[in-house]
Amino acid sequence: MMATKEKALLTERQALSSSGLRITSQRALILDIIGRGHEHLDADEIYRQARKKDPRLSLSTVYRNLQMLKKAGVIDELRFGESRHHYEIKSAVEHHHLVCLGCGKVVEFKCRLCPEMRKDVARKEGFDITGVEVTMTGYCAKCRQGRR
Amino acid sequence: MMATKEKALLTERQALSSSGLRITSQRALILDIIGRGHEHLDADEIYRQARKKDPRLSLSTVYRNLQMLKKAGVIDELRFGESRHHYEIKSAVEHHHLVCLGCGKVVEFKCRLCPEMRKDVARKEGFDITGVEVTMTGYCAKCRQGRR
DNA sequence: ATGGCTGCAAAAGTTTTGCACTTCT
DNA sequence: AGAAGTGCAAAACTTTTGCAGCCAT
Repeated sequence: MMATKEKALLTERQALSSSGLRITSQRALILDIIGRGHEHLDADEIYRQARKKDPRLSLSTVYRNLQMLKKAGVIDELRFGESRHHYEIKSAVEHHHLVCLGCGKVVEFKCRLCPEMRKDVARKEGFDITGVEVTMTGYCAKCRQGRR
Repeated sequence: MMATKEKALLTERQALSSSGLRITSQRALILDIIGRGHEHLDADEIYRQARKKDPRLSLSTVYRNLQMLKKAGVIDELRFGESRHHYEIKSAVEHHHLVCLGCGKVVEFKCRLCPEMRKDVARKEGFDITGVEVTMTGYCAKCRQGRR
């Protein structure tokens, strides 16, 4: 059986090849870094990690690729109330984000009630809804203790 | 009976006086502009509108006041997936935002299911949740027609 | 009077762009 | 070959900050 990470990587690469974008070493590297784990990195973090493997990589290339990969539907751009954007591989499963205000950890969660909520709003407001984004903030179990 | 707008204005001013912040003409002006309608203006729009009444007002004063009013709990800062922040008077009633991708219109809606959703996530993830933000995007009735 | 607030100018942080050169297909 | 992508440097855009003087309390 194939390991999850390999499978995920394969999917990313497939998405990349079928996106019409050329596969350059820089682009593959950037995508691999975004795909590793669920770290929700920002552009500069991706840049710094990528430079370890390719020291000649430029920050503009990172930004340009983030834009293109986003437009191609390979990655999603997230905002957690900071000034910077964060990125993740586009997931087949809709999920949302919970940010710990203590340690900055970001947890993904699935939202059982969202489909109904979406229908509710569409009907009430007469909108054709294309996206639902839920961001919760709070304190994780660990950080909660310190605040007592 | 008092008109809604006047009532709202009164509430804003009350919030301002009880916030410990001084009431300067600039601050009052900025707050009035944010409070007018439900326009969800960004800093620069607030600045431009305010300058019509007070041409000497500086952009830094706008930014500084937005920070202070936010910290004082008088206004809320919103992000609609753009680079700029938008602002609204803090409302007693929790509500969320629906942004039209066609015309940019922002509609506020109340979320019947959010309290339950919040409890769900808190229990499942072990978080103490302090904030829930839902942003939906789509096309309003008017803009939907043009896309057919 | 005095500490908070303002305007101005300069800086900081993030993201975008122009251009010449390189690489993928 | 030709289009797409890259690196570098410069610019753009939003937001923050230092400082000297001003004003609300």
